Amino acid sequence: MSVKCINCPLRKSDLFHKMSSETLEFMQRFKVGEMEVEPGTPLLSEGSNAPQLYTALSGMGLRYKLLENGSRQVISFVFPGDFLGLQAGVMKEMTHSVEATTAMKLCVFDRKELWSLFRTIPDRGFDLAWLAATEERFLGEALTSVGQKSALERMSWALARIFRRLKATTPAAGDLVRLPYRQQDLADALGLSLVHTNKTLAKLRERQLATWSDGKLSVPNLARLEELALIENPELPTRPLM
Amino acid sequence: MSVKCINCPLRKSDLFHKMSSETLEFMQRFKVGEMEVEPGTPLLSEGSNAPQLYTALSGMGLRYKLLENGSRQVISFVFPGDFLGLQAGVMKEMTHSVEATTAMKLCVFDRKELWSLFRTIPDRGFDLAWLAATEERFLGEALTSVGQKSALERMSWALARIFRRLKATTPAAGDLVRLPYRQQDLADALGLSLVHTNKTLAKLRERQLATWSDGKLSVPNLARLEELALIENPELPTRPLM
DNA sequence: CTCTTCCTATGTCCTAGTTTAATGCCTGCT
DNA sequence: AGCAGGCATTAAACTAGGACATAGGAAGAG
Repeated sequence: MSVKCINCPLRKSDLFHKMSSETLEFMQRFKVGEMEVEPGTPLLSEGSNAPQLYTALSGMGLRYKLLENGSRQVISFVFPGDFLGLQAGVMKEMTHSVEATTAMKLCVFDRKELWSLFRTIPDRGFDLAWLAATEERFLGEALTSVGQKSALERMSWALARIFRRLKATTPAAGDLVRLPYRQQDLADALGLSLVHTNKTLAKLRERQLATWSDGKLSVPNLARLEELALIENPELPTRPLM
Repeated sequence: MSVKCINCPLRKSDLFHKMSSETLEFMQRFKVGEMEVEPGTPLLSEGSNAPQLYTALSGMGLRYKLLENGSRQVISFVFPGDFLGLQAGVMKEMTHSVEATTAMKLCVFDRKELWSLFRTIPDRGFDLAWLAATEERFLGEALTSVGQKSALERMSWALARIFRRLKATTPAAGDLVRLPYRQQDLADALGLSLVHTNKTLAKLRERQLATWSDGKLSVPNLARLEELALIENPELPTRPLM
């Protein structure tokens, strides 16, 4: 049975600051359905122009870009609540690919119909702007981390960001969260080699700042980790009421 | 005398794909005025929440983030036609700073009033989405360059991108464009040291792919430069008519 | 149970890129 | 003219991080 947008726990979370019921009812109308995918399923691919947009309901994935030389840049990690495929709806094509790393449940919207939402409820242009600003903020931070920080600082940054984000959408868990990524994924996200990623994780472990093992991340002292990561503004951005 | 939006050559350029006169007339109403600034003037700063938004009419600048350890990441270069300060309008505060590197002429809009534009002309949510997607595309590409490419590839990438962008808004110039940046700015954009930036520029010069000197960039063979830069999609995104 | 495959772990060596520092070249100031 | 400050350039010494090699554990296949 399909979840109604108005009841969707994701959109009620602090992160999205309780979207107006007006918007939620409207989204409901254009919801095409739900979709479950296996781990490893490609959801969107660079250069494509899929007619559908998704929001992640559960499970995780990653966004990445491939280069001709074979290397891969992981752009960001995908968590429940994330919106996928907006690019394809606006530009001719996606500029990165998205892939599930666990089984995922997705909410599917028809792109063309969704545009009419933004036409019909003008205020919703604000939701779009917020989404954009959030994305820009994150990418700017990632760029700064990869461009200016040491391996240890970068790794701390990534783990701290992932940890906070997961705790915001996954209610349970103490200082331990489940993380369906390989060290290679982390390496590709941070611009490090797999080997060096491993060594850096070892360093964090022996300093007791973060432990990554068996698809589980444990952060006993988030504040210290964020300090090491040179994170100036640790709180996640939440959508204001405008 | 203040330029009317409807006559603004920037918004008529291919890059922005001739915005509708409807939008332009509307923007005109909320234009507060124009502003000229000296080289070196800070326009927006990280953490601030200025009540005004700008579009660059002429001149250039750069967006950057500072870290506690003193290093600086240049996020992007600002050229005529760019929109500045959207973040502050949506989130509580700017996550990067913007500074003029030449004398600049700016068009000033009141943030609150501009929002009402998006409320009143619903379709304009699309402009916003396009702006966002363009930004996301660029930042993703920058991240991929800094994360995965060699110094020579990164430098080629930056110069090729800058060159194309400038030729799109600056009508004149053959294979030569004016570039008011220091090598340190390039270094901070690409995550390289100043010295290595200089060496890399020398390499490009001796290969006759690009010459940077005295605030002028010359690219005799853009296609070869873009090939070296591993750029898969050289054309700049232009706003579709939706 | 063994073979295989995928991932994590660690050590050694080496290169791309950093740091520091010295030199020279403009441009503006007095 | 003479000096000062900002920027480009080059060289030399150093180091963070990469490449390669190798090994170990977990999980599935037969």
